[in-house]
Amino acid sequence: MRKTHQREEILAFLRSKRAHFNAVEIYDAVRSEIPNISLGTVYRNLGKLVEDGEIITVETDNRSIYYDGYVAPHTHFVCKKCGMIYDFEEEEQNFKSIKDQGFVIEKHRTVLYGECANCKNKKIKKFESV
Amino acid sequence: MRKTHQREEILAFLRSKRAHFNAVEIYDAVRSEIPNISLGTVYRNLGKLVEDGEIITVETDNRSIYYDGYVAPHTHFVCKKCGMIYDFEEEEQNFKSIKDQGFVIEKHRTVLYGECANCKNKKIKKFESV
DNA sequence: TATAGTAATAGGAATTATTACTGATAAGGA
DNA sequence: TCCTTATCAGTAATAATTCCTATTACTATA
Repeated sequence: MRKTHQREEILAFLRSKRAHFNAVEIYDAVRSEIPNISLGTVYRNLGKLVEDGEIITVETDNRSIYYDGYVAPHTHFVCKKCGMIYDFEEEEQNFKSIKDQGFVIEKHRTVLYGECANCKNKKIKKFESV
Repeated sequence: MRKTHQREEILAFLRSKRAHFNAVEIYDAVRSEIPNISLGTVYRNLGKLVEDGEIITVETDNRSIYYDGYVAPHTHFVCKKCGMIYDFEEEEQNFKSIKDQGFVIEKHRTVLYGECANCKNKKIKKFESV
């Protein structure tokens, strides 16, 4: 894989932000550095960077794919009380029975919904103080 | 929400199969019952059924949204080779360390990507036969 | 340095999934 | 049965992504 100016800029942009962007947002951002870059080039390079494991995709239900420069596998937990999103590291024992059945898991997208430890503790304290 | 023939058929179809379909596949299936149903109607009703919690969506990285009439919490596995989507039951040990930290998981959205057991076995057989 | 071969590029057209619009239809209550 | 209005079929529009082609940049070799 050749090192090209275009791909370098795309990767640099994604690594500089801890957030998720779709192809058009990345296109707009990179255009400030490379004004004549084309959207096709952005798509092609995003594809290659994903293939290469330099970035990851996040699929949502709003029709466009988001790209993330933070590649360490992680799980999101969304608290329904306070709305905070937590990141969690990989756990070795997850999906054990699926792996045991011969399925090879290369990546995963996991979002957990529930009540976070903070909110749960607050609730307990409230009861204690009554 | 009015009870319409179109929406009934869509829901009946999704509940009758333990598999995942995109809007066009559902359209084709329901047309055998209602030949002049339109694709727009299928999309509109799928959206309402999701809103209502009667069905769930499965977002994958292959550009179309899949719908599932099986709403009990479960994990999806998308095979990158054959494209098939598998269902897996809950595993008790999943996300153990998150639970141990006091987080209460009420529901989750999990999609695993990789190679399914079938495709993996096919590959092995091919090598053996040479 | 010149050159050939390879691989990447820009730009735009094509494709595909989904949504929006409009006049007609039918569900459900009075 | 009649009325109201959500829903429908059919079609057009939109948006995300991929494909195509002529052109350009890089790399290795002479």
